[in-house]
Amino acid sequence: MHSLKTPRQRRREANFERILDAAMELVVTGGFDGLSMHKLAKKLDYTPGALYRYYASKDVLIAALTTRLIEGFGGVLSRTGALVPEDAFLQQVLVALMTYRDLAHAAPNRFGLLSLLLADPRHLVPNELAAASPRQAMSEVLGPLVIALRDAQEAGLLASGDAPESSPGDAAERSVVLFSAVHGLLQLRKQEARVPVVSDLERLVLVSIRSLLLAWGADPDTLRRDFTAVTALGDLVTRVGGLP
Amino acid sequence: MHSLKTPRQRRREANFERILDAAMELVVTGGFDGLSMHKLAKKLDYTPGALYRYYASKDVLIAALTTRLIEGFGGVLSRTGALVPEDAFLQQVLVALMTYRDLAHAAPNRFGLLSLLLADPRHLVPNELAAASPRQAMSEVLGPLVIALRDAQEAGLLASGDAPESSPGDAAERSVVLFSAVHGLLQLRKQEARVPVVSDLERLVLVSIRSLLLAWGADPDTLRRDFTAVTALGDLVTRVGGLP
Amino acid sequence: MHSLKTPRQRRREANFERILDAAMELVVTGGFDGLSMHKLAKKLDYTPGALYRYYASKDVLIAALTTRLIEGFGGVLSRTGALVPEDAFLQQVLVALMTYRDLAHAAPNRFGLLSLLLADPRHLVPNELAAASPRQAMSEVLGPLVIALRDAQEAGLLASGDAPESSPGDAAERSVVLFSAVHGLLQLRKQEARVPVVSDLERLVLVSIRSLLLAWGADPDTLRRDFTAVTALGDLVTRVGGLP
Amino acid sequence: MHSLKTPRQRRREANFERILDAAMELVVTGGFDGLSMHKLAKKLDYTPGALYRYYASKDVLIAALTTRLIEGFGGVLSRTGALVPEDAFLQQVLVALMTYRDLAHAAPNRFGLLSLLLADPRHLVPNELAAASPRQAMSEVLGPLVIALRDAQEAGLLASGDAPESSPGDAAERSVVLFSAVHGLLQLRKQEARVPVVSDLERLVLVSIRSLLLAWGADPDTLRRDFTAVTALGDLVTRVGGLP
DNA sequence: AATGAATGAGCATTCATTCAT
DNA sequence: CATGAATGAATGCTCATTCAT
Repeated sequence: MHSLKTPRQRRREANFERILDAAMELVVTGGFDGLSMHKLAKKLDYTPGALYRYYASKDVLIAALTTRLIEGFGGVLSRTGALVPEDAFLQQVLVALMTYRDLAHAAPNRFGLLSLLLADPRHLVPNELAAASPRQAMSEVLGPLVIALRDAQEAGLLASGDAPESSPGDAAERSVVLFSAVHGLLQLRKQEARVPVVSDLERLVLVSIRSLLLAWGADPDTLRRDFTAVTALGDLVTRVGGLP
Repeated sequence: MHSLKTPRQRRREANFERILDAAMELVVTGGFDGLSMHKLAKKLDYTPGALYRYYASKDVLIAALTTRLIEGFGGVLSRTGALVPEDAFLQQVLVALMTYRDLAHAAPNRFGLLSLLLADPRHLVPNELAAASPRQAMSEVLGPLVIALRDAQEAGLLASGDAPESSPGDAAERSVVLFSAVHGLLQLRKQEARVPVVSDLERLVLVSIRSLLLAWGADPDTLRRDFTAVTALGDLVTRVGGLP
Repeated sequence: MHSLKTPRQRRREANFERILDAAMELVVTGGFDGLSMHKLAKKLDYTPGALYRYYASKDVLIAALTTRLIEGFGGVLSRTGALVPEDAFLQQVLVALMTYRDLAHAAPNRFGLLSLLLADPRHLVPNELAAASPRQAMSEVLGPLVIALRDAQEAGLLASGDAPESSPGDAAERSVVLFSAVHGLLQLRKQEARVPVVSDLERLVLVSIRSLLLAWGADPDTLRRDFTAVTALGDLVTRVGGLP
Repeated sequence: MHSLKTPRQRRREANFERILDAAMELVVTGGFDGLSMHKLAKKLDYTPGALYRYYASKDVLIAALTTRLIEGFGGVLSRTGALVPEDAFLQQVLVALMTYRDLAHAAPNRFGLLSLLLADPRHLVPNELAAASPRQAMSEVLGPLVIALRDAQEAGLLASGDAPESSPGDAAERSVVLFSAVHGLLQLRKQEARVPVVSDLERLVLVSIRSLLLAWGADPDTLRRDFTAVTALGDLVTRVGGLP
């Protein structure tokens, strides 16, 4: 019985990645319209036709691109989660949210892609794949936050949201509220230079998170301590080695 | 002395609008890349060249498109503001935020365009106009909310944010936090059908707003009463006659 | 019996000229491709259609343009001819040739047009008018030179060219030789900056003329004196008031 | 070890030429505005896009066109130079000039292109290439003439031009004068049918050359003999196998 | 596994021209 | 006399994709 992957297969898989790398670069530098099969081929010293051995169409390639993007973000989230004690539940919540912030900083274009993916997947993946990607994105990206919130609630660090019409019934909903608040703010980053009112986005993210957690019953002193602990870690994405 | 506008001029102006309408439809259905002068012309039973009698370039057309969009939203905001007493400051805050929600409902595509405009204006208006539009958008759309927040603070209905690192220093910043929270949530609307976790976006918007205002020192009872008053008005956009 | 031209007619004729003026300006600034009916109309605060009341087509307009151009040159030639005594035949020859040189200097674009007209009238006047214009051009522009040469020959200032295969049989041919030599040189003017060998075009024109006239039997001393007399006049075109 | 050029490469190169041929034809028949990528494609039974695999832009194509043209002329000049003894310097001068004449005869359109290239390179090569092409043209086309003139001067067959203000200081300037005289005349060829005065252009070219060389001190008898020798060769371009 | 040639449709834009008003 | 609306064809160029080799 020989190796599971022949050298040929390994080479092939490496090419899949190489192509994705180059495609990502194109998107990052030239915006989304900057990604064309011709330019991609030229960048790879390929012929346009050759790409079609790997990805049956541009749509398929883009789908792979977004999948990889989301998995990259998911990977970072799971690694930053390990930076604070597993049982420091509020810190886990904060770490997840700060990771979003730092990702938006470290890889604005890829973060923008995530926005686009969430906001209007049609642009990216026109056909039936459109459904799968964002769902995967949401669960991959929100998953750690949901778990941390649930743990925090069960440990009594947050109120349980017993008044159904005025508070999120469960951790999943709270995770959406938190993520949306952060994400909504981070989307304004590009305006920062232009719109003076958006003076200090980083701080507003902190304000937003703190306000929501306080409103949900977090103890002010504990929260302050946890914030200090997490912000002391600095840029979380850098700390775990950055994005692949 | 005859009418100020000749029939010709009226027809011409109507055409300006007709073109904008069709362009909006194209953007809405086909994403932003779906807007091409050729397709637009065909949709209008025109020749491509004919469009250039109305808009000197695609850029100019897109600028007109976004201007119109923003002005439409601004107009609705000022009309919904008149639905509650001028001196009911917290209600004014709530009305502005609910108007965003209802606009996202009533005109999801145009709301999506606003997202895009805020997120990445390059796509829309490549040249020097790019700077003007989003700034205008922000001030037109956030203006009423900023005023209401300031009034509420000065009336003592909200804390003044004295702890600088934990709360927004002024109404402008708070308006950004609130708007972003709502906007971040509303952007997920399209996922609603697909992503089960986003079960009840409308409610999450309310939760988000309530949580933030409570965290900023709003009196729970007053707030509840004001919420009741505003939600009793139903769909605000419909109530003021909808979008033009 | 009333005036031969009604005010209407006068206005109309003035417009013919206004249009030609503007067209000439366009050609002069933007090269030949810079002349379009739309741009011309805009320059004149007209609508494109309005131009067609005056010139039935772009071709007709261009024909009028070249006619006017040639007449302008012809006018200048007849005025510069008056700067030296009518019976100083060699000076008359020199004046005609220097006038070409100065026209190329004063109105390089219009001179270039003349080149184009002589070289390839198809560009300018596609249809049956093509034949008429260059013929007119030649006789209008060469006429004075032919006459001066004939007078000089008859006065014995130049040899009569008795050896038919080695010298021009008549003044007409010699005029073509002289004009072509000057014109061929002046066409290189635009290269002057780029092609170092074409260092001093003005001087080469003088060399060319002097050499030919000497070869045709002009007395060196007389010729030198006449050259001095004519060059002492300075820029001939300016001297007679420039081009209209 | 197989052939240096695969069949594919050969086919590709042939296509490069085919395209240039067709382009030349278009320019020749329709003037310079007659050359459009669409028309060119149609003529070649291609799609417009296909052309861009060979020439990256219209400018590049035109540059190739002019380069080829100039090189063709240069090649002919070097071959006709070999028709007379290397040390018969005046004959070398005459051969170069007669070659111009015969080229204008054999390939009037390509010669016209050269005119255009010298007169106004903007039309042909808009960008930075504009500088290179005409310079190359001048040196490639004038080079042999300059050399022959210098040799003739050094051998005492022509005066050295000691009177600076009345004669060309060096061979380079004399070559420009001679070439311009011939070129200016040949440009009138198209008028020959229409303008009766231009009766016998071929003869005028000879007259022009002879007059200038005589004025520059050539011995009449030697010159006559050399003329006879060169004209006895007949059409020089045909003799060396014509243009490629 | 990859190349190289080509397609066909599309892009934004400009043009000369027509014609009802 | 002139406008203003529109046509229809053309411009240079890019694209995703196919397919024989």
